[in-house]
Parts: sequence; structure tokens; C-alpha cells
Amino acid sequence: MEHGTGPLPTIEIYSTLTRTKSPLATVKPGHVGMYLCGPTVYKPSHIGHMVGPVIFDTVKRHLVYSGWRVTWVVNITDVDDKIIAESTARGTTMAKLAEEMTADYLANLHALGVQGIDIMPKATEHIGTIIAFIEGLIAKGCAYSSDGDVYFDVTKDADYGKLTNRSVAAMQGEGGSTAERKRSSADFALWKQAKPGEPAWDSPWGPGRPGWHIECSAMSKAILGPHFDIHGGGLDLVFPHHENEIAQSESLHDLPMATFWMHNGLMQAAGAAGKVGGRPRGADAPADDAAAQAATKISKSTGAEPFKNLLARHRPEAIRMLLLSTHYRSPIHFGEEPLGESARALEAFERLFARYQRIAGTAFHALPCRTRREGDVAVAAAGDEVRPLRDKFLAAMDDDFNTAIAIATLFDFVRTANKFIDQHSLEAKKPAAELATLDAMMLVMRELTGVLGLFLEPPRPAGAADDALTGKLMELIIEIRANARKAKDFTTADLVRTKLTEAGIVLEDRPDGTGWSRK
RNA sequence: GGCUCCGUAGCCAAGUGGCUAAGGCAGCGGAUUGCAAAUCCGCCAUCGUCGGUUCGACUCCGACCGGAGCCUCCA
Repeated sequence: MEHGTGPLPTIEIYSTLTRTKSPLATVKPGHVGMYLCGPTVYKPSHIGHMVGPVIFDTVKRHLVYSGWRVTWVVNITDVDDKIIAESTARGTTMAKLAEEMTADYLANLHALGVQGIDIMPKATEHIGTIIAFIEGLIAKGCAYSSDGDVYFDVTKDADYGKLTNRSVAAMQGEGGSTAERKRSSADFALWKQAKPGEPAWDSPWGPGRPGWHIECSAMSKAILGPHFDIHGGGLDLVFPHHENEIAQSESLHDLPMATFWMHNGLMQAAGAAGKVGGRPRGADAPADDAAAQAATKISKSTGAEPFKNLLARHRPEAIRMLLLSTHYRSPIHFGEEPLGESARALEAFERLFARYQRIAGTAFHALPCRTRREGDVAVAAAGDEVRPLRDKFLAAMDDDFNTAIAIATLFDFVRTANKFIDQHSLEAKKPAAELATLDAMMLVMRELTGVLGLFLEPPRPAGAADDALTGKLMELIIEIRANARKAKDFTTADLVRTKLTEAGIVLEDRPDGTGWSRK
């Protein structure tokens, strides 16, 4: 209401808590507070760490585009047992390791076009906030200190387990050496006493460090308030992490922590079996193909490769495309095959953009990107075929951010634009009215791809030479071949094309001339 | 064992109690092309199995089979 011109559109969001979709209604009118659980920075990030950020970046883009103000927080867990262990193993400090791995994480996000994060709080910068939060819980009788540790008392939380439908009785708990310090095995640590030599902060319970779950409760409260709109993370965080966050925050505030709990599906290594150390296919295994399709979650423990390495082989845009081509709650089959397919899909779009540039002289990426969804006049200029596609795209995004359908409509859009160019022979003649329509179409395309965060950067244009010499040579070759074709010497013309193809260069004879690109 | 979820064409992947079950890749036929490439047009699924509810289910319920995630660190 206070933002934009018209009423805000209705956006349905699925919440893990209610297991249903309901319309987005915010705590503060017109303003969305969004918190995503970020990484524990002790190793280079892998593809799994990128899923949430890309999805929530897209969520934010769509919300902002639709008229909301959005504050998006992603935390960095920079104090943790694993960081301590890893830094010790490497002979460095926890702080240095965390800094290094945070830089790696940020560089990866940047490559994928994740631009919308507003605040990235670090646990170590909020120790005071965390301690105050714990003190509050102790004062309310929900937590107790025990020999330098502090634990949350799950028996004091009547609805503990509501996110994952678990009962305290059915819980196993951590066990191990801390078991005897806890009153009940399902209790979890808010504060951990430091062992000698470990990084530590002073607290009312002695030197120590925060437990894992408490930082999110404390920092989300400090930045977004005790009750905010969207809390996200991977499905693997639902229990125990988010369950415990809810327990902490709601016990302290007597308010819902977040209205919507959004969880993204996990990365699966596609067709892992049959290739790398999969299940042996012995006599007991059915000989048919279906049995070979085992997919397993990609995680740190399975030794997923650093994302940086992946970027050396694949365009980030192809990765983003792949992540968005499946509904965010579904698992994503990840691997070289799907990535290659995604890259080819991307090229279909880019061929249209190049075609448009040849016709109109305007680079797609130079087009202004409309950032607000009201724009009926401009959209109408794109013609009667485009409007319903745009409506379908927006309806899909409004329905729990269905990027899979959104992308499908983008493919329809590509076909519509290509057909328009074909039908009016825009490459041969350039009638002003049709050119204006094409411009309007591409503006809509620019607008919608912007919502998904795709095609933010210009691709290397087809026919771009690595160096000036290659460019000159290609020009020469194409000219000589053109003369041969003119003289009906197709043997020579085809020989040139065949040899170039073998060398990895594709020629295209178009109505307006011959173009080349690398395969 | 407990708690979630999934099983749609050769592959990937949306979706709905009843109009023609999106889209992509691959394939096939056609237009276009000197031939290609690119582009366009057309073709290609009855929705894991078996029951039940319903006037009607792929969509709801149950059982079964198969797969995944969580219950321990994990985005």
C-alpha cells in the first residue's frame, strides 16, 4: 500500500509449518522480512550451498518487482566445532579460516547473480546479542546452565516438535559426553563451555561459544524482529535446526517466529549408481535399467566438489537455469548431463537475442529492464500473443514461485518472437511498425528474465573472435566462400564449411549473410 | 522403527477432480536452404501396481511395490 501505486498482488506461499499454501500477508504492511540460513564456513562451498541463495534471490526479485520492500538476511556461521577442527588441522585460526571460506562463498554467489542479500550477519559479531537471548530464556525458565554449558529445556516448550511433527518422547538426542549434563536427552545446547585452547567469549556461564541454533534466533530477532515473514533453508535443516530455532524464539517472545517456513529441495547426484562407486550390479540386482537410477543427496560428507571447480567447467547462467528449472521444493538432479542440457537451453535464448541484435541493432542486454510489474501500455505494444504469456509467467511466480512454469513460458516466448521475425521477414526488410513490436516483445522478455535473474550479463556474442587475427581470417574465409557460392562452386563452399566444423566452428548462411560461432 | 516426500512420454520436468496432461532434451515427418545450420509447422504419455470414494480421478482415500530426505554434521 505504502509502496508502489496499486494494491499488491496476491502471492501464495507454501509453508512447511502448515503444509499448505496461503497468501503472503506481512507483519509490516508492504515490507517483507526474509531470513535464510547460510553456510558454516569451514570448507569451500559446493553446489548444495548455492540452491537456497539462488532460489531466495529469485523470491526477492519477484517480491520487489511486485511492489514489496524486502529485507533479506543470510547469516554466516563463523563459530562452530567443525571450523575449529578444520582450522586446527590446517594450522590456522578459526577466524582466518572463516574469513577465507566466507570470501569463497561470496564469490560463488556473485557468479550466480545472487545480488539481493541485504545483510550478512556473522555469529561472532553478535555474541552479545546471543548471550542476552540465552539469559532471556533462562529467566523464563526455558533453559538452564549446567557445568558451564547452557541447554534449552524441551520439556518447557509445550509445542516442541510442531514443525516436524515429532514428540519429545520419540527423540533420541545427542547423547555422548554431554549427555549427563542435560536433563533430558532431547535438550540442545545454547552455550558450550570452551575446552582449553578453543576460541572463547566471556559469558555469565564462563568462557565458551554459542551453540548452533541460537545464532539464528538471536540475529533474526535483532535484524528483522521477533516475528518476521519468511524463514528459509534447505530441507535438511528442518530438523533439528529450524525446530530448535522455533523453540527458542517462540518460547522467549510468545510470538510466531516466522509466518512462512520455506524449504528448498536438496541436490541429488544424478545417476550416481552405475558410474562412480555405485551399488554393485551383481546377480541379485535386476538386470533392467531402472535399478541403476539411484540418486543420492550431495553433501559435504560425500565429498562434493568445490563450487569453484564447477564454475571452471560450466557457465554460471547454466547453473542458475538448472536450479530454477525445477520447482524449488523438489530435489534437483545434478550432474554433467543436466548441466549440459541447461546450457543448450540457454543458447536457444541467446540465439534469439543475437538475432534481435542483427535486426534491430540493439543488444538485448542493453535494453532497460522494467523493474515494476505494472506496465500495461508497454506490454500491450508487444502484441496479443505476448500478453497472455506474461500473465502466465506472473501467475506461475505468484503461485509459490513456480519457476519451472515461468521458464516454460519463456520458451513459448522465444518461439513466439522467432515466429514473428519469420512471418514478417524482419531480417530481409525492416518495416518500422513490426520493428517497434519486436522491440516491445524483447522489453517484456528482458523484464521477465530479470525477475528470474537470468541473462544479467551479456554472453560472448556469436562470431566474437578471441583475437583480431581470428576475426580477420574468418572474414576472409567467409568472403571467399561467398564468392564460391555465387559461382555455384558448392564443392568448395561445402569443403570450407566441413573443415571449419571439424575445427569447432559453425557457419550459418542466413538471409542477411553468413555468421560463425564456436561450437 | 518414527516423521516427511516422491513415482507423469526414451531422458529431465510442471500440472489439474471433468475443456486438447505445460515446457525442455532426444527422435520422426514437413516448410525453408544449392546442401546444411538456425528458425517455423506437425507427430510422439492416460499419469508405479491393485482396490475404494465419486456421475466422473492421473488428481481424494487405503494397501502394496519402488525411490529419496530427516530422526547425528549438513543448504
